Amino acid sequence: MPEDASKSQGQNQGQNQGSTAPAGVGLFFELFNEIGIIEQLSRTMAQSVLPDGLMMTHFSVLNHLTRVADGRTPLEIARAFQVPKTSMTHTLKGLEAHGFVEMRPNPGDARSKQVWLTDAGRAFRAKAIADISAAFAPIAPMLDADKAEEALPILREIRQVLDTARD
Amino acid sequence: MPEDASKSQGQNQGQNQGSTAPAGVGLFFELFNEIGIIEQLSRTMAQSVLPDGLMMTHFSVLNHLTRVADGRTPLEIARAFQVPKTSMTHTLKGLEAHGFVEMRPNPGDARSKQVWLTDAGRAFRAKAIADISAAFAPIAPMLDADKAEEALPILREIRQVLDTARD
DNA sequence: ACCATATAGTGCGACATCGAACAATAATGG
DNA sequence: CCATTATTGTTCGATGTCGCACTATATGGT
Repeated sequence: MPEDASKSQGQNQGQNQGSTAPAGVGLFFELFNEIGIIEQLSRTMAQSVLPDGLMMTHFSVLNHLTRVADGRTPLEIARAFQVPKTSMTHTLKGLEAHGFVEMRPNPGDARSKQVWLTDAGRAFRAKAIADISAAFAPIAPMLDADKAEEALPILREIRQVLDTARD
Repeated sequence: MPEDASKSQGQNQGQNQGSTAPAGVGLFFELFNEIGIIEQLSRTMAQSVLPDGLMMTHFSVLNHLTRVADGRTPLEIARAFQVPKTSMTHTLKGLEAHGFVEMRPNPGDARSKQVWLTDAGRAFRAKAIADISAAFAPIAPMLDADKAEEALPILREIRQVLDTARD
């Protein structure tokens, strides 16, 4: 859980005292704090416009299947989102219950399955994009697109490092 | 839930089609995706070295109380972390059960309380910082501190915009 | 003083998350 | 071929998150 660093951007002392911590740990503490708060706020904001019973996770999976490709396996999807496979099982069960995806056996591997979008799933995704965009519309003008563009590759790099370090 | 944008950094089409979405919505979709994954990975990594029954939230609150000041009210802490106050009630209950904080009545407002650190709480925080730092030590050299320093103020600004838009 | 409204914190219920253990199937190696 | 090990997906249980409703107290207007 992230804390509001703006309230405590003091001298930042005492974080490395008496340890062999590498330089920069405090910096990444702060960075992860900010990231955590933004994640929290953006997720809450987006979810508030999704219909009842639908999470951000559901939308994100539909979006992924649309943008990448149909027919992914549950494990592939779980890896794409960096969540445990049990969490993805749960999410997919919800999507299936809503009729937004269809689970088919995976030809070529009887252990596995494939996740296919339905027409209802595609329709829901389109509507969700519109709704979420509308929710962010009032604040989008306040956000500096150039800066966001600048931060994006940095974040990508950080993610990749964390990802590979996950073993 | 964030998806792995590295697997789908294509032409990003179809996000604004047929809507009045402002320019840049797609950009922020991507940004929030990356942020979500980083939050997920860093939280999981940090929690894995915390003792059983202790969450990242617990550590973060202790850290906040140490860095800002003792005697904050639960609501102040909830606001600092941008979480609902019910979540903070739960977290504080856990901290109190572990003997890491002490809840006292708030002189001057009988509705309110104050949260005070105990010696055990301070000791736990110190150990947690050492443990988390150690967990991140192997990957810290792979992270570019200059870039992180560059991204931090941008993220702060984004957070502030989201925060004020929350009403 | 009184009443309406706002605010602090909590109880509760619904539900998401995720680790552990498991069953089914695949892959590997002898 | 068989045995061992790895992998996919699920079930189950424990627990965190958070919206709703509620109580207690404060505050502001008349």
